[in-house]
Amino acid sequence: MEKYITSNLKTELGYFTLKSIKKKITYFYPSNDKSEKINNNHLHINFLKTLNNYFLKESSSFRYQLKLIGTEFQKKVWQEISKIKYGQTVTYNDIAKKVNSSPRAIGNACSKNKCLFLIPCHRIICANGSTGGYVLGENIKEYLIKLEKNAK
DNA sequence: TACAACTCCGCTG
DNA sequence: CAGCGGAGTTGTA
Repeated sequence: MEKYITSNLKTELGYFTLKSIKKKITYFYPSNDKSEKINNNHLHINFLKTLNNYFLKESSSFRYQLKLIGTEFQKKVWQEISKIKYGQTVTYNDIAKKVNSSPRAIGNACSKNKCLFLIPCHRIICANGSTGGYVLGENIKEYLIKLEKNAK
């Protein structure tokens, strides 16, 4: 049985659980646990540092190996999303065209993304310019987009 | 089958 | 032309 390493991190946006297995991050999602528990693990410590830098606009991307858990379709979509550069936004429709699917299905796959920030699904917006939905709420999504746009 | 983090199209004013 | 409503679409539980 493979062993997962878990931490509970305090961030700008609340507490998040980080899970990794064999140096690969597999999960990063909001947590109900309001206590900070950082696993004494190089990857986790490093990740937290990168995360803080991200909010301070001093880091533009997360370069970590991910272990994606999901259907083939979801992985395909997530990989496509990962290509979106820092500060860029793309529409659901754009992604849909790339994987020969429909925007509705893309939104579906995005909402199941459990690696927030690592897979930048906050950079995907509606074709009409509105933000669309987000796990943490539209306001957070907008916040992130602005954060990236204002960074230099 | 019903639902979802979408989009397009046609209708009203 | 803006705003609104509804149908079409594709993948999942």
